[in-house]
Amino acid sequence: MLDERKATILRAVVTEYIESAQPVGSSHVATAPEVNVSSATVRSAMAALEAEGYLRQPHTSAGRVPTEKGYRFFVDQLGGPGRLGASETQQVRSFFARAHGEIEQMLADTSRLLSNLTRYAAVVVGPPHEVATVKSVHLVLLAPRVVLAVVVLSNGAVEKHTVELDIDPDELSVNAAGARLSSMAVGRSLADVATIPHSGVASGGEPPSIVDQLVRRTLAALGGDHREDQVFIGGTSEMVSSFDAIGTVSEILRILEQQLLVVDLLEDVLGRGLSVAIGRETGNEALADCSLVVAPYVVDGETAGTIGVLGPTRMHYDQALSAVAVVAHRLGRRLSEGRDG
Amino acid sequence: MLDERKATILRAVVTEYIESAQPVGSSHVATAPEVNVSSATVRSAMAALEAEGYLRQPHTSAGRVPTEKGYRFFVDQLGGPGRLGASETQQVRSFFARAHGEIEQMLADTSRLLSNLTRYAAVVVGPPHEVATVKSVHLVLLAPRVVLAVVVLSNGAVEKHTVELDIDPDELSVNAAGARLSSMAVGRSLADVATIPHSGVASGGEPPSIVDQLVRRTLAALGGDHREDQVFIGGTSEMVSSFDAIGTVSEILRILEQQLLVVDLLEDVLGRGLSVAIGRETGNEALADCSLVVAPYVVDGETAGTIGVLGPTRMHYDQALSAVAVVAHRLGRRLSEGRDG
DNA sequence: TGCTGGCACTCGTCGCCTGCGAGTGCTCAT
DNA sequence: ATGAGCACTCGCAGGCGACGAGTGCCAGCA
Repeated sequence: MLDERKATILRAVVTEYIESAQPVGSSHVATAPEVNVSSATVRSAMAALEAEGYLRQPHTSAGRVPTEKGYRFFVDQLGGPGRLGASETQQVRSFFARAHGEIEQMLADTSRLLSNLTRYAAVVVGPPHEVATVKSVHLVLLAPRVVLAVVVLSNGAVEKHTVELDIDPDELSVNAAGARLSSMAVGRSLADVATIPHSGVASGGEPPSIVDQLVRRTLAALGGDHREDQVFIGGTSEMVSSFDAIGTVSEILRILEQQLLVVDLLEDVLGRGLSVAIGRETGNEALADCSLVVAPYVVDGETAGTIGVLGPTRMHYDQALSAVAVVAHRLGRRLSEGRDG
Repeated sequence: MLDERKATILRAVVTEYIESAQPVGSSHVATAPEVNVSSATVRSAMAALEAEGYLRQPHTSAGRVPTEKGYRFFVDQLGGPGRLGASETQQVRSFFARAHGEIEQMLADTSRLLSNLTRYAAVVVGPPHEVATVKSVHLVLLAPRVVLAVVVLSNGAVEKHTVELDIDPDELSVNAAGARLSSMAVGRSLADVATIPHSGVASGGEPPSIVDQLVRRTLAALGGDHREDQVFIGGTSEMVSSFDAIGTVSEILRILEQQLLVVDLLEDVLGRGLSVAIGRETGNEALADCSLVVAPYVVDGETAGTIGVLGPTRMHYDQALSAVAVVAHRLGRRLSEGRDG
């Protein structure tokens, strides 16, 4: 496709543009150490690259700027993620050494770490609750006719669902229903539990007792969506500085505020087998000026969640790739059962 | 302090500047219906207002712009919050009619509502856990040496704390410790529970048993901070459009990312008896171009939390004040025991 | 054949100037 | 005290020219 010289020149243009945010001219490229030809040669190569869609000129007599195709080539030929700098490695290491406590807190802190490392916005999607196994179920009578179902999962997450009833149960019924639910659910995954038919739980042909109703309603509540609040976004203030139009920033923030959309975005990119989505490749018109670097993390051999970094298309791809890769790796290790992360 | 004419003129300047974001000139003010004097008279009044610190001129031959003192006067003479528009009232009403489910979800949605109403960033601080009473305590053995303490509070909130141990407890000890903690904590407030001395819980002079250790460590964990994750911020993308410098936006976002700081900010403003903090009155240099409208909400007769709106100093104060007041009122009612909100 | 130096050309940016107009302060008549 | 009039200030938009960065093309050279 591209001969070695053109590739080198394209690389140089992209690198320089990422640094300077200014259109880069042929003479500037010619001074780069890895380019050993004159500016005239560079010019003709750049003209060819423009014809092939890798570069474009904001206007005549300006330098060239990479297109999405240009960035795509640059990222592809980058190969795997590079190594992280020493101080960054240290930062990650000490973070995971210090990390402790609740899983949500830790994921939130991870998003902060990732944004500190990259200076872009970071997204951390927590493990879906469906796959975790239930450790215990408790029912608590909160108010007349209102019961709170608290489910503790094996990964330390806690789900709760309010269950509203037609009748006012007594303590004993609540405890009995809790015990029954425990025996039904403990050890199984939430997804499994959700498949238990709500109607078939009556103990016999008798009219449904208070306990039956409690059990049924709780199961229905557990079957609801488990995706809420599983996204942690950090470092938006960092990313903002990469743009110059307020309108762009506002649109990007609007996207990030829709957490479900963000989850879908990451999973869609990952589903297409990409680890980097550039501009419109993200699948979202509002992110035309952004790139997204994503990676899954693996807990106990299973893909548990996704982390990612959102920055401008002129992003430091190598740094972002390494940071995301390293953090995903360490996070997965830290969340795996053997707490040796 | 200010005679009626000057007050009217100041009002007109502030109102107009809030609308247009442009320095406003004497002739423009003179055309306002509530001002019945010539532009020359307006000029002399404006000169006086500038001398007294209510207005300032960006440069000679430009119109006047309100100072913080000017906004302050404007807000003070506004009296109480006005009435909300019909469509906004409807929006609030239908929101609280629809609202249901977990308290966190509801507070998050409330912050979204408030930002939709005002087009500024909205902050909702949840009720502190310390004052809620404990409904139940459960201990769950998560992994060897790791126990999760789950506390259900009367307002439907659930706290969890991981407790790490030196030894590996068996099921029975965990249950026994859970029972003991329940009998100690249920019905009391979390603040109360935190005051129980950790050392004095041993049942006798014997060496501390596994159960003792569990109880002690759990109590210690419960005594930790309860402030995490109790802040919900929405609508940052809306607010961004009010500013024109990326740097300003970035600084404001940086503030909003520090959730504890935001809580302190709101409570500090409220503590000074204000419902509006203008520019530096917020106590934060980075918010010099912002104003903060806050209100507490009352649940069951007790001040439970705070909500607020953050926008530019040239904010639509009357709308923001009414929106915050109405939402605070409805939110408090909705969270009060009798679920008739 | 392919690279390079040279050259003419384009065109955006910057500095300068100028005219305009918005807005002011002051004064004087009412 | 008020308002009409007037001189003055000064930011801003528009026009102009110099500058220079960058380009494309061509001819000559390895």
